[in-house]
Amino acid sequence: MTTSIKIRQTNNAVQVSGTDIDLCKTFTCGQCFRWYADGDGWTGVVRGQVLHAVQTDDGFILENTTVSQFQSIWADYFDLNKDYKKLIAPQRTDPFVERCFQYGAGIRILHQEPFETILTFILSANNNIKRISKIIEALCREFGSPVQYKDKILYSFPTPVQLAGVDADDLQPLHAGYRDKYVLDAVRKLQNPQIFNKINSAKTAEARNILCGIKGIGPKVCDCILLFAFQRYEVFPKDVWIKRIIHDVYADEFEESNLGKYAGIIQQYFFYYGRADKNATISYP
DNA sequence: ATCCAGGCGTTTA
DNA sequence: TAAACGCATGGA
Repeated sequence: MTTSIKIRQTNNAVQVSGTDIDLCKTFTCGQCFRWYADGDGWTGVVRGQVLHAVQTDDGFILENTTVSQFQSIWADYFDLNKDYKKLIAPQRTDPFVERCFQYGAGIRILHQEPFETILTFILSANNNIKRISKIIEALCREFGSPVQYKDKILYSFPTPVQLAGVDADDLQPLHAGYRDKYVLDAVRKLQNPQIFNKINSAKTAEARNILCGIKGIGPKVCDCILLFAFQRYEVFPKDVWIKRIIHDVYADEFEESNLGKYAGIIQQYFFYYGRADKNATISYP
């Protein structure tokens, strides 16, 4: 995938070819919560900018952007310069890994914004994906900035400054429940942008210490943040679905240390596969 | 009605 | 250090 990507400008859009990305899987696999099926494709707001993405046979069209912007931002956002098949090749000798890899072919780990990812995954704890999306949408509508695209008005994810003054009463309309106080603690501790630089330059263990100093961030939420916003592909977040797989498929004998530097990518294939049929009993091939 | 969701903080043993 | 428990909310 790495070398064969081609991009070209068409009006207010960029046509990308030579990538195996599957937009539907990528946007619905539980890593992000603000991309919506919309007409012929998907609409999202990223970095305060509305994007509309349409799947094609050998890639996708990204509307409302330019080639230079694509090269500087979106190629990295969609993680197009990695060959996942190659990166997890040693682990694909495991039949279950291979099965999940085949099933989730086309998933890419999005490189998301730190502040948004931190708040999002604080809100995700002991919650379900549909309701997480709902809460985040309310958060953006209440505190973000309106951005127009064609005939629609959408809302950017609020910045730390936009949330600086909020209190528990302000958050009540989100119906986030007991997570309100965690969000408030995170907002307060993330006012100084230096903390993002510190996490970025820290080793993963130290980055964990910093993030877990925020209320509402424990081991699992922390690992999602590290994987989805800080490009720590070696972490392997263990939520209820992953634990279920470790139990049902591997009989609780699972060597996480064998997953390699890109364990997080494998984790995402597992998650997508495990969640696909929520009532299915998963068994080892 | 009871259980569950991309778990965590606090208390108890 | 480990296990138990409560927690807001809404859909199944």
